[in-house]
Amino acid sequence: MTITQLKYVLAVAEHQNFTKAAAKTFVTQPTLSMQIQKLEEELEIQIFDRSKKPIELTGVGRKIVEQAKNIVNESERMQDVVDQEKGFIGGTFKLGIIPTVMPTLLPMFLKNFSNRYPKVQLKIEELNTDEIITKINDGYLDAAIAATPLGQEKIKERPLYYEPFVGYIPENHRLTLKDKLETNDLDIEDILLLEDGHCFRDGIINLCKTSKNSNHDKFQLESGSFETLIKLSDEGLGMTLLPYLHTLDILPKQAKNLKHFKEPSPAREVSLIYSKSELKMQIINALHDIISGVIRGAIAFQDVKIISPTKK
Amino acid sequence: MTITQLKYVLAVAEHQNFTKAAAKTFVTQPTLSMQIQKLEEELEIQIFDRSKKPIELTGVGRKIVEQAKNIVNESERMQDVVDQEKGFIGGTFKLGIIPTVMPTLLPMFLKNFSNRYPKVQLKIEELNTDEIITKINDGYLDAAIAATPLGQEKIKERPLYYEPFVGYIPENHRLTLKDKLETNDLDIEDILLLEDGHCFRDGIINLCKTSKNSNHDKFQLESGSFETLIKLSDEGLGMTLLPYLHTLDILPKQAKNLKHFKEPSPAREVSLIYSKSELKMQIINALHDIISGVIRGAIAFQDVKIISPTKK
DNA sequence: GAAACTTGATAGGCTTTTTCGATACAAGAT
DNA sequence: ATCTTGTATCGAAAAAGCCTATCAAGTTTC
Repeated sequence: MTITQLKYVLAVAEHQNFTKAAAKTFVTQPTLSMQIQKLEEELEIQIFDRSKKPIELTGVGRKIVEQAKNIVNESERMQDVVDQEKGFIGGTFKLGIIPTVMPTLLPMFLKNFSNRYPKVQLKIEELNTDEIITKINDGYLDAAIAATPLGQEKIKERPLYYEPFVGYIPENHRLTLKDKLETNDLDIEDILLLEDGHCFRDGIINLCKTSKNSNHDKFQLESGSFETLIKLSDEGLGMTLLPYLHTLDILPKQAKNLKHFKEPSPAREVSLIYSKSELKMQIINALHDIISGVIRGAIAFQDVKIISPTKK
Repeated sequence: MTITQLKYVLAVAEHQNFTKAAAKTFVTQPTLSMQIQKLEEELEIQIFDRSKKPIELTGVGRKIVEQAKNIVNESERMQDVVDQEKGFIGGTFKLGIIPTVMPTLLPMFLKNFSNRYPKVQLKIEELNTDEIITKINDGYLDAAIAATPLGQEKIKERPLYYEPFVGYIPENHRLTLKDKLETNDLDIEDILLLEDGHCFRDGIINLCKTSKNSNHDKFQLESGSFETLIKLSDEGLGMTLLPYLHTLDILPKQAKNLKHFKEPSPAREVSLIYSKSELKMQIINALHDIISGVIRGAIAFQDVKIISPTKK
């Protein structure tokens, strides 16, 4: 049994297709076929069920793939050990970011990070929370930025900052005359939220639930971007809630509709999350440092509403 | 990087000698030299410091060896996965047993186990507790039987039975006339114990400490076997304590000097212990089942003084 | 202090393994 | 029936792994 063979198995298991897996692993398909057959012979057990149309894992196959992931993970960590020793920070790194954080946070740290760690090739993908959890667990992502806590067994969370919510109250709304919002003012029937799967919505729902204990079934409208949400709100369809950083580049004529919460303001925790296997920790640490740094900078420059956990 | 190379590294690290490591891994010394050089080239780092007289690991070398152990362990677990699937219980298995348990417990289960699991080649070694801990941690032993709790971070303990202590009170001893012993009767100055390193002694010391809070510095005598201990005791050098199972095959003329404790009798916990990496769990489970079984049998047949944890 | 011994590195050659390209084969889809 | 899609097989070439023999450097022995 070789590490190479295990990587081949993982590739085939992932793509459910020898030919595609071969392309991904930069070998020819016959090579894959033979090596996997050899492994199956050595273990004296079938890993794949080739009779199924898209090729499938057998029962043991699934367990073998799990174990193969462990072995390959551990073997990749060998390079980490060496890199750490040399103080070398580099290689490719896949980072997932949830949609409601991506446009505000990414511009703040990306250039900074690339300059500081030019040998790291960051590959960033916008993914929602569910996708992120899945892809961290099967090793596709090295880390991600998401709203926490997630309560995931295999995932570690390192808070980056606490971002307060700001109300967007259209004209002629029942709350228009209030100076500051309070959690108790919120009525789930009256708030426009983002579509399902966006963790931002989950955050709000919890907020409303704890304040008024209403049920989820009666949301009036859902949408995919805050711009749309604001426009719908302007149309008189209800108020909405925006994460603080999103309110910084809003149109002036809309900015007047923003209404902050009384302290303590409801907020979401945004964290850097990664698998407990702790691969590529040097890069994860580097990311955390850079992002914490720019967030602290942004806080000083803009406002004190965002709380950096490292500032406590 | 291959698993084979990592095994070579581990062998050299263990023996601090290429030639010996080569013999252990069943290859020639040049093969080892070359493969390790190849790995060092690939990682671009020195693993061994060949200038030192007995060859030594470099700083990173130690970390690399640690990681190599992880990888090799995980890779060996692949066979476990397959074996488990097939219901196959076999292979070689190294079991350590502490000296004060070996002669009484081993005969009780060994034949039984070999018959039930003929494909397992048990290699049993008598080792004291310290040696066992070390050798479980570096993977030399697959499991061991020892007095617990050990409080070891990386070791799991699964209790097999609770063995009460029985006093051996020679003639004309101050306790000769007592019918049953009590913990408070024990005086550390007056008890013959086994030599240092035997966990049995640790057990007793704790016993005495809790009962009378005496210090350790004044033991009068120490020795290596219970037979010797009994003879010394007969010579009037003090009482001694024996684990219950050892009292079953004592000479008749000495058996009259045995004195049991009042319930609850002080006892030692004897456990099957193994690394948290949980390699070869099928065999460990099999061992636990067999030993628990014979212990339950022995209890029913002989006495109720031994408590089986699985009986609770 | 020279010869013998230890012990790891190196060289050359043989064997096995891995890989590739070409091709055969099987099963659905058209 | 033919085409398409996808895996297995074959033979040759390349690569890797291992062995024997030998070298080199440091130690020990007498």
